Amino acid sequence: MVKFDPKKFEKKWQKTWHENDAYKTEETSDKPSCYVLDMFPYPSGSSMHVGHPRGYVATDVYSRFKRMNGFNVLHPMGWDAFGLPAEETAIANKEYPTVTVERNITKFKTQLQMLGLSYDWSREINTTDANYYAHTQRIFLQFFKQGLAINKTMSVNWCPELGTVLANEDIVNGKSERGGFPVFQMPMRQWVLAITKYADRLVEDLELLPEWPDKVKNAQRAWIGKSEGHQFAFPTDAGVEIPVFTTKLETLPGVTFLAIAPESELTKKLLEKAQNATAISDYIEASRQKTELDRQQLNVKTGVIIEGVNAVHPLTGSLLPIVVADYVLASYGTGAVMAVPAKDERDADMAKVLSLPIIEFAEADTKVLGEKLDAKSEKRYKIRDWVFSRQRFWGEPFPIVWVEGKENYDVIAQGPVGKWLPAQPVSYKDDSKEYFAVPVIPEYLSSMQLPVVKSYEPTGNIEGPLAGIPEWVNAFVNPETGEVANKAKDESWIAVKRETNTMPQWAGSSWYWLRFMDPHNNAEPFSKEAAKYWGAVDVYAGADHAVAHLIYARFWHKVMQDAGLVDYPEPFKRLEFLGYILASDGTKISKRKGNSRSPEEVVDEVGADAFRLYEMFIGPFEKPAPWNDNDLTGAKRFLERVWRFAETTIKSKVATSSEPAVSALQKTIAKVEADIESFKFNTAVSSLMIGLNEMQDEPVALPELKQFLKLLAPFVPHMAEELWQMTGETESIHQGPWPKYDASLIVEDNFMLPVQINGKHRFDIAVSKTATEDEVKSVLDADDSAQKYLANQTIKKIIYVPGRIVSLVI
RNA sequence: GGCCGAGUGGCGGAACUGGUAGACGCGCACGACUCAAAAUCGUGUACCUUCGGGUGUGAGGGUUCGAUUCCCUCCUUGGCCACCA
Repeated sequence: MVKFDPKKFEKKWQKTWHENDAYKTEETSDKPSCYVLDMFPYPSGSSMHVGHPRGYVATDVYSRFKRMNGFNVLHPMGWDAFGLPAEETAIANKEYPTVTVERNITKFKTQLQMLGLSYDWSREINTTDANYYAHTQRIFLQFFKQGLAINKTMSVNWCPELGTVLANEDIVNGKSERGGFPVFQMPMRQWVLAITKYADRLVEDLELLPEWPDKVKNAQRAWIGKSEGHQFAFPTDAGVEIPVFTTKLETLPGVTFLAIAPESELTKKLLEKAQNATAISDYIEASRQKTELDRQQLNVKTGVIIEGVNAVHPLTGSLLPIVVADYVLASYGTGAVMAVPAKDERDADMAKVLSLPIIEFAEADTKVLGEKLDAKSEKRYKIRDWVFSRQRFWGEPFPIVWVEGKENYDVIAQGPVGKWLPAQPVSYKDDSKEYFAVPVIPEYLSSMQLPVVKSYEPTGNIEGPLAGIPEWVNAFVNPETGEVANKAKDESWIAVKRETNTMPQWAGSSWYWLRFMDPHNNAEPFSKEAAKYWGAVDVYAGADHAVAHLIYARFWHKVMQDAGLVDYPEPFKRLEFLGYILASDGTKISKRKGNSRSPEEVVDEVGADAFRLYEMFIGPFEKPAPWNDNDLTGAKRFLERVWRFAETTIKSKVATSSEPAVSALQKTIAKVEADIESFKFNTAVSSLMIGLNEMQDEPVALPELKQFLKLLAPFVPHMAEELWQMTGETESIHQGPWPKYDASLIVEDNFMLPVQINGKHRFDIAVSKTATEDEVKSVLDADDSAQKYLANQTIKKIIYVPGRIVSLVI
């Protein structure tokens, strides 16, 4: 007997698989395709803890299972390494971001490989690699060309601590998602992606995703927040009109005042006419100083009435006060609301604070009002256009340079750059000059690579750190060719300034699944053929990113679809969210608390296979589960039993397995394959244990043992391979095929039909699963325990479900 | 406040479209092996019991021959979103 010693064979098989390219995805294949994708990690911290591998092991089990079932499986891994997490770590370590990123990737990769995960490492990608982000820049050019990437001044979330603006999706509970810093509303000029133009499609196409959890679809609908209503304007006695948007036009008779956002342009206009301009200015300034958190969480409404200006009620002609109040959002609707305090709680709060009237009223007819007021039906969305620029160093540079003057822009437009220009030029005015955004076309993107700089820390101004580097900022464009260079090669070249903001972390992850399909393509982000062959990701597993990443990725996919790069509307067919592994005390694993062990330690103690098996057995995949060292030992103990069973079986040279053994095996096949398919790994493992329990004391021949090993292979690939070779096989067990389930081999011995009397289970009787009701009755008549209950009783009713139950009412 | 989800032994959890609640594992107890311990193997393990049986899936009610599963009310708890007019 050879002792079960995973250290002896786990490293060996990892090496062999690596040398044989065992998990390299076939480029062309007759097999059906299956794309199994993990949400790729950002290597910000220094290493993984014991909770991280859960998702990676699950997708590995699934991928191995699919490969054995004859699929050409794409199962890649890469690194989402641009953006705040990596940059903040680098700043904290006082080192260059590339150094941090490289070290963390190495560490992470070693830890993943230690687990025997079957990634095709030849497809590894890194979003900070110039070979990758050149394609992110190319895809941005598609947005630009289609008029979806625009540069505009709007009220945005400014985070002074991080020195950058943030998208709404980056704000959690009024603070920055990264670091939990305060965030302020400020009007600033920013790059914005027009996701609102896709809002309807993003809602409608959720119908195409039956394999997405409803809660994600609901969360996305809520985030997009489509509402339909009417827009019309209130006249004022100051000659300025105040446009409002309402979803309840019928409440117009109840309007007692108008409320406008402090940041709104309208407020500035009205300020000039106000008698209490100072008070209003003070209020605007006070609002500006408030953080998002304060605005949201202080439930006390504040506002100032504009004195000397009144709105006119369109139905009654009565004069309505106008209030500047920061409960009104500048960035939604018109930045002004008609307040109906009798119907709306927020308006009521405001009315009480300022002692404004609250009137009861009869609702009016929407249709009549709509015609009378010339109120147009409008759709509005909670989702904002995506603020896409960051005033940070560690991100993709925009493939954009700025040229001064329309004349110059027109000259450039004559050349090859012309076909990348949007119908509406992107421009801004600064003093008396006007600047135009000019794309750097794909052929010359190498001139837009992130430079190596002395200092990359955030500067806190809206130009970002790149603005301090003249060699980055100052450039020339050749209008004939579109080439961009730091020196003009002749007089025809036009001076330009490179864009100094960078893209957010979300950029690289908004299309990476497509790059995995064709990772070495230099000419384009990915080929149409590759995208067509693989199609949408079959299973996408990872943490719950219900709104941000999954909305951005769907948006980019649709834009790429419209650009003709992909020909299907949704990127991810099926989503599987992962529950976190908690520390043994039920709290979150945290490095600071030191309440968890390292994967290295666990692998060293019980081996990678036992670790994998334990993480699959720990509980339902989507639910959080606390780590338990005893249960880990249980997983190891099971593998030791499998090992002994296999050795005994090989030695025994039994010619034919017993009927119960064959039957047990068949049941296990059916259960394991159904459970893996539906990501119920915990019950799959449990059925493997049951299978072993039922087989280990029976005579088992080699073919049945080998089938059982195949069922184990996705979970414990090293041990399954080792035992497989011990049976005399020379090819890898992971090539399959998966055992074929044969229902006819299952024997149901001693089926006992449960008998219920008046709803209570009393005893069982031996009848066949297919017995007729009369047969059941005659068995009952002869059965002693039955007679105990039934003697001298009349059976009023009998319900018989063959193979299930018989229920008697007496 | 809104939208989801969850509450089952000492613990993690299982239970198909309503059909034997507690699979599987851990822990615990006893036994075998051992000088002894560990490891391993075997047996038992929801609770109460006068040994007939009774009670049990957060609480209370309902539908049903039958409810962890469906419906109503409530309690506890987790997640996500929260001034969007």
